[in-house]
Amino acid sequence: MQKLSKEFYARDPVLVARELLGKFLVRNHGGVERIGRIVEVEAYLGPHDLAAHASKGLTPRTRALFGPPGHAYIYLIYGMYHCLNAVTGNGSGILLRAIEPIKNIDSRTQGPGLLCRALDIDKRLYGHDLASPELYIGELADTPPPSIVKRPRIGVDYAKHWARRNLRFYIRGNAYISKP
DNA sequence: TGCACGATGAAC
DNA sequence: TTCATCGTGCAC
Repeated sequence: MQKLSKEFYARDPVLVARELLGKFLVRNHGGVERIGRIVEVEAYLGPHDLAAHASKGLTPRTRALFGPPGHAYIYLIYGMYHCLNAVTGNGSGILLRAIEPIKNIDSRTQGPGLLCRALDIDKRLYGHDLASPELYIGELADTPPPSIVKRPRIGVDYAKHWARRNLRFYIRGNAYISKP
């Protein structure tokens, strides 16, 4: 397993989002290594993207989002679920929405909240480097690119025309997509 | 200092 | 369609 480089993240968020599909999210916690294959993501383009948290500007909450690429932006939603993003620079980031269980995962992972619950991901990992032993994204050599479906993002109807853009990406036909 | 509301998930 | 549950951002 080769960890993704900082340069991988420091690119156009749409490109990074598409290329994160098929990569592996690895979580080491409590002496257990859990691995999931990323099958669904959403791109949030930065402060000008009305659906993005970055559109609120630099606040204590969004600090990591405006930090260096390749780190984790994690937030609590609806008072009960954590969501994990990979920062791609300048306030942009990729929301990881679903993973396919590969190793040591026995609970559901279809949706950003469930994904974080299954991997014990919470605010303790806020701003964490995504190339660290505790939490990282890696790839296997010679993996062919998956067939990708584009759809509008989920739960951002308030964001005017930004709600209609196809910034949600998932692996065609995968059984672990959160919503069709 | 208070308050409306989510980048959700589950039940009904 | 309704509800659980709380940090955040903004109004007052």
